This record gives sequence, structure tokens and C-alpha cells, in this order.
Amino acid sequence: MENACKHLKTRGIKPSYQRIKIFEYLLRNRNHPTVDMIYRKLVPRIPTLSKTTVYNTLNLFIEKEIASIIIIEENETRYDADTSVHGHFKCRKCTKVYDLDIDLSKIDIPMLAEHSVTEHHFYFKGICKNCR
Amino acid sequence: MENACKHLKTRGIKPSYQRIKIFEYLLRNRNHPTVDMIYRKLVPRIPTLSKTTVYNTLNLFIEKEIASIIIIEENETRYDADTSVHGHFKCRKCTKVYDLDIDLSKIDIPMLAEHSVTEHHFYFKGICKNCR
DNA sequence: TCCATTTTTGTAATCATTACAAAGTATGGT
DNA sequence: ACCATACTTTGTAATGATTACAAAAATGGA
Repeated sequence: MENACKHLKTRGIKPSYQRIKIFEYLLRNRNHPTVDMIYRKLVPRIPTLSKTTVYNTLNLFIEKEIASIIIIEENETRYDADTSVHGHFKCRKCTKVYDLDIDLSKIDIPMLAEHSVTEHHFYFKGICKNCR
Repeated sequence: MENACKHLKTRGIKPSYQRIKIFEYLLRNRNHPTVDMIYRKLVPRIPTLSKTTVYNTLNLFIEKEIASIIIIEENETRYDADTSVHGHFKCRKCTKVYDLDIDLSKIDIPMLAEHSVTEHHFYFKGICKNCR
């Protein structure tokens, strides 16, 4: 994935080994991982990896807007390489998080119009089609 | 507010002094308080109040569905006595959280239809009308 | 009043995240 | 190639929110 490296550069992020690996993980695993999931998956290949580095790197990605934060449960911060406007559905039973396409033109919230909105978050919970 | 007491009873919650006070706080202050805000406001009037009690009580309210959780920032859990479907807008500048009326019939998210949804969460960030 | 149950309380434990400083790595000029 | 400087990574310790737990207090019948 030379891809990841270039993507980092274009956003003004120096493509260090750790940053590339973490970003590649986000690109490949579209399962909205937590810091811990990323750390545990990468540390066998990068034995010196520190959890602090994962935190630092993700915070950098958020700041440079190449990743976004997903909060569905308290105390469970997840990350997503998809920074476009979209939503999430979490199944209470299997705990899987589904992505939802969101067409903003089909979302009518009059009271929003008076403010200047920079972030849109939509998430839902329930039982997914497979668990019903 | 005899109101609060009755409301608790109808949901099968024994109306202890602390529970009534905490619920009244939620009813009066529609500003989406954190546990700490509730605790600090009530402890002068209830000197023996423990933060653990506030946590326990709010968790009970959530379980019995007379209050709901609002998560807009990581590490900042807020509570709301309004359990109806509605949204929130948080201003980055003044940090105020506005309520948004949401008309679900005007929200079209096709991919949601295949699941069975029990919770709807909508939140937005940006700069509010007063701060622009 | 006495007993059983529930509620409250304080302390300690847990867990995710951040602060911080030391060690390591890259970079650019000479 | 060498050095000075800046940036990145790392480990440990600190922080802060939340929960676990057990003792104390309050409640509500019989």
C-alpha cells in the first residue's frame, strides 16, 4: 500500500513507519477499531510499538482530518478512516457496527439551519437483520 | 415538584429523597448536565450526598427509561430527562448544547430499514448563531 | 419493636487517556 | 561524513471518570 504513504504526505503528515502501519490498518479494517484493537493487531509486527504512539498518531490523524472519531458507547472511542458524512448502527446482540450511507439532502432538521455546522454525527442502536 | 415523585413511582422507582432531588434537577435544568455538575449543585443542600449515589441513580434512571444519555464528546457523559427522540448541537466556541427537534418522518436513511432500531442519536458541532 | 430489604455512602479498584521526559531517528547545512 | 536541530517514539507516571464492594443508614412490613 504505497497509497497510505502518499495520502499521509498530501495532508502534511510525515510518513513514519508507525504512522503508515496505523493508517494502513484503518484503511483495510473498516470495522471501526478502538485504540486497543489497533495496538494488539500491530504489536506482533512492530514489537517496540507503544500504545502512546497509537494514541498520538490517531490524534494527529483526527487533527489533520484523515480519520474521524466514532463514539457510540461511553468509554469506547473508535476510529474510522472514512471522513465523509455517514452514520452507524450498532447491534446490541452481536455488537457489530454497520456503516450507513447518509444523504444529507434527505435529512431535514430546520433548527440546524440557524447555526453553522461542521460535524454531523448519526448513530443508532437496536438489533440487526442477522440477529433478529 | 410533587411531579417528580409521582413520575418515579409510575416507573417503579422508589422515590427516595436523593432520587427525587436528582430527578428534579434534571427536570428543571435542561442543560444536559454531567454527573459532576449535578453533584456540585446538590451537595450544598444534601451534605451527605455521595457521587456514587449520583452515578447509581442516573444508571437507574437510564435503565428505567426516565432519562437518556447524551455523548457528544468522549469522556463527557451527559444526561437528559427528555427521553423523546431529539438531537443536539454543540457550539465549539461557547460550548453550549442546543436541543434540536427531530421529525423522524423527515429523516430518510434507507439502510436503517433492514434493522430494528431502538435508539436514535443525532448530534452536530459547529459555531452557533450567537457566536458567529 | 424487630427483622429483612433496599438505599446510601466512602474507599478502593479499574480503565482509558494524557503528560512528560528520555531515548531514538531523521534532516539539512557545512 | 559530521554535527546541530527538530521531530517521533517510547515507557512510566499522572489524571479523571466510572464501577466494585462492603459497611452504615434508612425504610417498610409483621
